[in-house]
Amino acid sequence: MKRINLKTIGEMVGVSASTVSRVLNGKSYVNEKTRKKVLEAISKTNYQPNELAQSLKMGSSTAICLMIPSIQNLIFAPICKGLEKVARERGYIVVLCNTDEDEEMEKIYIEKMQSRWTDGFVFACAKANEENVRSLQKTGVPIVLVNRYNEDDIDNIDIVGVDNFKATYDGMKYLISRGCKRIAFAMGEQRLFFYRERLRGYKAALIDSGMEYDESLVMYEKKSAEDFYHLTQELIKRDENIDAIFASSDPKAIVIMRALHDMGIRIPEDVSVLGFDDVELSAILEPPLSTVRQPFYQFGITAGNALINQIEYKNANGVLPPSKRYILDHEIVVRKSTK
Amino acid sequence: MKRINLKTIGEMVGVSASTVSRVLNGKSYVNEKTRKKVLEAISKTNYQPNELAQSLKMGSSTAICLMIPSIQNLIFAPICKGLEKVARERGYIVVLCNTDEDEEMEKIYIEKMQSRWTDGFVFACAKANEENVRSLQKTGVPIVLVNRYNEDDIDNIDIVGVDNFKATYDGMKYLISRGCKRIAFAMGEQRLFFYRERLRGYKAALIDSGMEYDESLVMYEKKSAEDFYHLTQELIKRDENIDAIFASSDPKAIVIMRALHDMGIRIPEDVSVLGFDDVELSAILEPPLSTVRQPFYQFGITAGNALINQIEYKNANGVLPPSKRYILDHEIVVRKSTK
DNA sequence: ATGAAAGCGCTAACAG
DNA sequence: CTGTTAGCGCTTTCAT
Repeated sequence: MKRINLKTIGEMVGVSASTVSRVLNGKSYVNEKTRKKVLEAISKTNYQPNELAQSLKMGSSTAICLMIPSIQNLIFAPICKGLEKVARERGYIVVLCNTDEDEEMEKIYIEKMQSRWTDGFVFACAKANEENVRSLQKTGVPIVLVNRYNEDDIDNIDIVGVDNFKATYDGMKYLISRGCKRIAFAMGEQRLFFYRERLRGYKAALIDSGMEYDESLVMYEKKSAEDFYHLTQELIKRDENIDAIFASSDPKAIVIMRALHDMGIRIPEDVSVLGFDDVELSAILEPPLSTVRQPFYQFGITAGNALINQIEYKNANGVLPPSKRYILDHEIVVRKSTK
Repeated sequence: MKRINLKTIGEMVGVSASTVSRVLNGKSYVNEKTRKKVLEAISKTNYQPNELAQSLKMGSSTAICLMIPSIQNLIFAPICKGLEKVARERGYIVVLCNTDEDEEMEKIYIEKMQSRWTDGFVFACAKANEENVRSLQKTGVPIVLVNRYNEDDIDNIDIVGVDNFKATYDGMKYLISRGCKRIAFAMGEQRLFFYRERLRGYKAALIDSGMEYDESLVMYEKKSAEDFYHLTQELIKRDENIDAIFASSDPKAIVIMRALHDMGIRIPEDVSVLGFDDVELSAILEPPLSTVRQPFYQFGITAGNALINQIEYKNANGVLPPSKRYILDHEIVVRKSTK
């Protein structure tokens, strides 16, 4: 089966390949008559330009890369969906790379994608380790960091997320407004900046409300969210005045609810549980989980637009635009797990 | 920043680009000394061949496309993860395309991917409509269908899934063995072959067990899984002898459990609920859902290998290999929602 | 064992 | 307004 290309089309109409190219990308005037004939031939043959050849010629592939720990992680699916939507609308495809929190794999993937002239990268870094991003950044390729980023990134690279400090602060204020007096906190991995911010928000809200910060009320994750099963039960046995637990992520909240349930403790009558994320399944838990919502789908949309804006700016001006930060609004979603 | 390519490397060592190419893909003998020098230059410069150029030359892109309704659908995340794993291991990248159950978008995506010389496609067809696949198939590109396929595909195209008839049959046998006498069935969209198969399995098991098939016990989805909230409540009010509901998918089971819960009906004491899928969240429901498990991650692995096998066979022989079917084992996962 | 040259399909500078 | 030409980076004959 002979492949059909610019030249084929040209021959059908009796013009050169360049003329056909010209009508296709319309940057140059072409005689209206030949233009019509060319268009006709194109639609008759169902011709589609070869994007590989275009990419090679233009030095850019109209492909972007989404580099995340795992698509099975519930927060990344909507991010991916949003990213893919704007990519599609703006003419890009998205290549999905799961790193499994392995920096080495991340590095290998980066190199692979570079050798395909990938136009830009959206990252949620493996192990929150940004070495790979740092060296990639030196090559001048557009990058945006989503959800996972550090303090030092904020002025150097595009980031998208919520204000984790403020969001947690607001969550605490809500709990306090509902009469909670002794609020525990389930803390996530310290290496993740956003968790440190959330802990900071927890403390600040306590102090601003004239309550004291009690170190013994914060539970620390050791290996996985499952840790909170025992941590919660031990905490509750040790301190029976606890009337609320604020989990720094929804998966933790789920484990905590199970731990409470298995002890015969009622939610929210005895203890309120507040989550953070609002992943897809939060609403279908029993009871439905109240949580601080992050707009993940919107993260994806925003990251995609930010990235493609960078790409187009770079194509036009030869250099990257100044970095921007995109802090989206969080929202307290009140369901049934809090009083 | 000057780009570094075969010629650059060649100049460093004093050989031509073709020689460098030869050492890289090792299909031809190169003098051991020059070979060493070339390898040295390559590692010193960290040179990576341009895959775009390779693709253009070779007529194949080492990229495969995953075309699914939505990555947010819990069954597709593990499929995607598995596919991506084998793709990576075998040297391919995966481009993710969400069709949103829109055949038109699917078609546009297919054309876009074809213009990039995508080496193969794995499909879960939008609206289970296989027209697009059919015409794509005519181009001779490798395709595998995962989860969603029709009877007519089975001998014409690679498919991966479970034996839906048998899986449902086994689920019913399990329910019956636990003493359930009056088992309702929550049926999914009829246009999906696998749902029709599941309904068939439901009937067959009933009859083989000497129980009668009562049309009034099967609930049909109208618009979404949410329909089953009312359907379940109406059914239970109408027929109080129902002691089990077999949902043809986990999302339906979740809605059904909520409907039951809200009526004050105990699970599994009053009514057992059995799901189908075993999506990630089934285990964390309250009570944890018993379900017929489909090995989705394994679907992804299998589909990836099947597709790449096709691609490699085609590269070697110029034609597609005969189609295969991959029917993986299901498993009854007993948790707490059944007696 | 290696270099020269052609060509994958496209775009853009240069002529005319 | 349009054709010719060169070149993106690579692989692969065809010579030598």
